[in-house]
Amino acid sequence: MARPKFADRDFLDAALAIAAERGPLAATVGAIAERLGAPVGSFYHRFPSRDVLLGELWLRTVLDFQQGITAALDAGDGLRAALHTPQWVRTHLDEARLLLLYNRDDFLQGGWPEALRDGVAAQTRHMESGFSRFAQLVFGRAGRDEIRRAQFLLAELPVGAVRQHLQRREMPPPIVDELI
Amino acid sequence: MARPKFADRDFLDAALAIAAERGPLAATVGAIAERLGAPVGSFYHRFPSRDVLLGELWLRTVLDFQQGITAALDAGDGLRAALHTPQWVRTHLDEARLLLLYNRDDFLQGGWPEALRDGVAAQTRHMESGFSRFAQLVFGRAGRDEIRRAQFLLAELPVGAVRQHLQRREMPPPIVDELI
DNA sequence: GTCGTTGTAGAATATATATTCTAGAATATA
DNA sequence: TATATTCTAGAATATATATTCTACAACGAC
Repeated sequence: MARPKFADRDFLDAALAIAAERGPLAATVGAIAERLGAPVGSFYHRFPSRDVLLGELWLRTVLDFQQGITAALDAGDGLRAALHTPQWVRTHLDEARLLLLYNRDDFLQGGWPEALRDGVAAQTRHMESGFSRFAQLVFGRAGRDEIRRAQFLLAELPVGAVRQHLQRREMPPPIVDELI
Repeated sequence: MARPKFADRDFLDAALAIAAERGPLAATVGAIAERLGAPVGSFYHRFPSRDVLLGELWLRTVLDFQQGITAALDAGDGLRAALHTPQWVRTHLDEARLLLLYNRDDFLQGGWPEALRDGVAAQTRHMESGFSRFAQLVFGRAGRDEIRRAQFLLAELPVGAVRQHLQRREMPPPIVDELI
């Protein structure tokens, strides 16, 4: 086989950098290839479509992000789970912009590629079971309202606190942790 | 003059409906005109560009939204200000999707049209002074941290609580108010 | 009624972008 | 070394979309 100059990962990284800088819309196939100094042919040699690339990028990112949260939940530490968001954001500014500033469904031109559907669904389920465990732990039961409450405390609230800083491309200041 | 069949407002409304349904990206000039049964020529007779239309739509929407919040703040009622978000969302689902699910800067292809810059800046300032007043009222002073705290309570937290429902195109349930 | 103005109407144009296609180079394996 | 395979390379193609242009219709002022 010919000597590979570009790996899948290179394209994903280039797309991430562009998306973080100028939004996912700017992550066109041309822009990604150019940033890498690669021809577009090489892009399509690795990814069947732009949507698949963006989808994989999103999945890879969300998995990394949520790993910390579920780890804290497994340890029964709700506060650490909630504070994971600002901390992860600080060390992953680009990824955080992608994940928290844009909607999953809206930077894909088409729908989700078939191949990634399962991964997304599994991811969603995983997170939900985490909330459920937390609700059981803190509220003593895991009915619909308790789960909703857990989700609010562990996910929505921290993300809300962090969003404006991401929009300004700044690192969330310490007060954010305090707010949470 | 010729009999006008379409008003500025018709185009704005059509764009809103499409953006709420399929995202701002789908609000193309062609789609807007088609939905209205208008020729694209009529569109450009009224708006110098698509960006201006979307910008005006955003401004009109944000002004309507924030009016309720600032009114409550003027009355010194912080809780009402915070609860305004879910309430407004319930009566303005389409507008809320546009406003709370997308970033100001990212559905405009270019930057903000010159003509709207001032409006946006004024809007931002207005909101900030509201937070400042609230901080003074509740925390006794309006330093940087207090203002940040006010912003968190009055804006970020309610929006966070409401977002997932908007993504699913559902009305926020009563528990959201309770969470807030 | 004629004329100028304001709109409608939609074809024409320009551009951006995803995707496909063709050619050729490098490498592993036989 | 011959050959199939895996890539690079970038031109060609198709399509979507914003914007401009030209033609015409309705209405008010004169």
